[in-house]
This record gives sequence, structure tokens and C-alpha cells, in this order.
Amino acid sequence: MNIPYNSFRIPKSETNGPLDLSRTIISAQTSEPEWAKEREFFVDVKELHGIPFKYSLSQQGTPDDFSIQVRYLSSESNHSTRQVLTSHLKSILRLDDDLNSFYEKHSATSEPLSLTFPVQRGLRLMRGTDLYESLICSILSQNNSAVRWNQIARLLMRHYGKRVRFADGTSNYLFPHPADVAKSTEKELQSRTAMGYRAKSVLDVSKKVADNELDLLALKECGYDEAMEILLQLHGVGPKVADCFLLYGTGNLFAAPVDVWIHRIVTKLYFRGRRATRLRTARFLRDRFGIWAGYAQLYLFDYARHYTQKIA
DNA sequence: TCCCAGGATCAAG
DNA sequence: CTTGATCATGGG
Repeated sequence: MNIPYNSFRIPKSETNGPLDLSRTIISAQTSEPEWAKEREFFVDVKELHGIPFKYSLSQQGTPDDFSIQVRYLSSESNHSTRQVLTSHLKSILRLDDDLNSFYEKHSATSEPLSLTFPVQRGLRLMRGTDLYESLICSILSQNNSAVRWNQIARLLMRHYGKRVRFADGTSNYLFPHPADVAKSTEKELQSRTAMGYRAKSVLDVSKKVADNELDLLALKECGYDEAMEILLQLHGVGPKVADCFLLYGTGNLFAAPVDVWIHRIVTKLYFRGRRATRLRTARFLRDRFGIWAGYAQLYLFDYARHYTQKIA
């Protein structure tokens, strides 16, 4: 077997602070379907500048002293394709985010968030590659388990996305374009993907994006409040889904999606158990943590899910 | 059979 | 502005 893998490394010097690749990718962030895992490598397939890439990442070392090994396949391989992939990876893993600054700013022992730092050091937010994909995945996640919305997303890709083949003999389906989903019907989406009542929302959003009634890129440029107002007008998009899209999709670090887990742990750690609405919890996170609200949410979420016995 | 899953919607209080 | 039933669907 002679597979023409390209390979290179991203050194720690190109990352701003620590990184725990495994924890980051496994943390089930709702911007895109979860990556596959092959041995010590995490694998994903994306189309970058119109060229399909299949890439595998593996981290060697510790969160504070490491390098990232990258292997990839693409139909074209010249010097610029490697550059395209490198900047893509740095973008989706948010390697420029100053994690040490995040830790230092909230390291006081009176700050409950600091409880999550020792175990989760190096955990980073991820940024979705495609805004439409991020919004659809966020919609699929509502009232659904992570495993299940991932299955649905995969079915959506298989039935409506383009198939791409690679030199190692494998093939994958890309996430579909809005227009290709918009051509479908509610019943067809349900029978093919089992997304249930979310089909109405998915179809609605796909049509609006395809018809240019909804400009997702504009939501990335405008402020938080304005973007939120527009998103809430979409059927099937509430505060939590909108925040997911803003955080994981557009990369708005002020957005802090509040689900049952976040609501539970914030109520416990910051409200002394006093009852509050989720909207109030979300506002609290934005006010208290500012540009680190999204990160605070990420750390508290993982902490709440893995260490619930400590806060029960 | 009932309950839950990283919620949203609609109708009432 | 808050609360409660309902919404497909699959798994425990």
C-alpha cells in the first residue's frame, strides 16, 4: 500500500498558549459533526477553496509542550494547498486565542470558573468552517442528544451532499449546499434523516439562505444584539441555538449558549441555587466574562458534564 | 410504557 | 415576562 500522504507539523510556537487537541475535538461543540477517529488521529473532510481535503491530526507531547502532526490528502498538491490547510487548521482550532490570558484573568480562588482550569487546560473553542453548516447543526441539536444530531447530520450529508473521493480509496460526503436541501420537502427530509419536526426549520432556513433572504455572512459582521434579533425570527431558532451559531459559527466570543447543563451549574456556582431564567443566565455570562463568555461556557459545560457528582 | 436528549413554540396566567 | 404541554425520533 503506497498512499501519497502529505505530512507536516505545526509547532507549539505557532499556538498562543496551551492546547489539548483531544479534549478540544471530543468536547462535542455544536458547530459541525464530530470528527472521526482513526487510531491516534482525528480525521475530518472539508472542501477548502473548492478543493476537497481529507486531513488527520494528532498531538504529540503535553498541552504545554507539543507539536501537531498533520497528514492530508487532496486532489491537488502544490505549495499553496499546504498553506491553505495550515491557515484553515489554525482558524478552526482557534490557535491564536490567548488562553493564558483567559486563565490569568479568572484565576482568583473566589472565581468558581477557576475550578475548571486544572483538568481542562488546553481546551479550546472550535470555529466552524461553514456558516450554513453551523446553523443547521445548531438547529438539529435542539432537544436532541449529541449522538443523535450527529447521526442526522451524517444522513443529511449522505443524501444531499457531494461525494468526494481520495487517493487512499475512501470517499466521504460533504455537507450539502443550501440550495440542494431547499429543493427537498419536509417529508423527504424526515424519511431520509429522521430529523423529525426539525425538518420544517431546516427547510425554512435552507430556502432563505438559497434565496438570499438570509445573509449569514452579514450576521458575522454586525453586533451581537442585532444578529440575535435576526436569528430569533427564524423558525426553530431560539436563544440557545442562536448563541451556538454565533459562538461556534461566526466565532463571536461574547455568545454563551445556555442549555440545561450550563444553567444548572451556573445557578449552583454563581446564583447560590437561586432560581433564574436561562436568558438571565446567558446575560450574566456575557456581562461577567465579556469576550471570554464563550470560553467560560465551554469550560463550565465540560466540567458540569464530567463532574456532576461534585455539584449535585 | 415512560423518560430523556446541549430547546423552541404556542397559548395562558 | 413567566409557566406548561407539545413537538418527531430513537435509545435506555
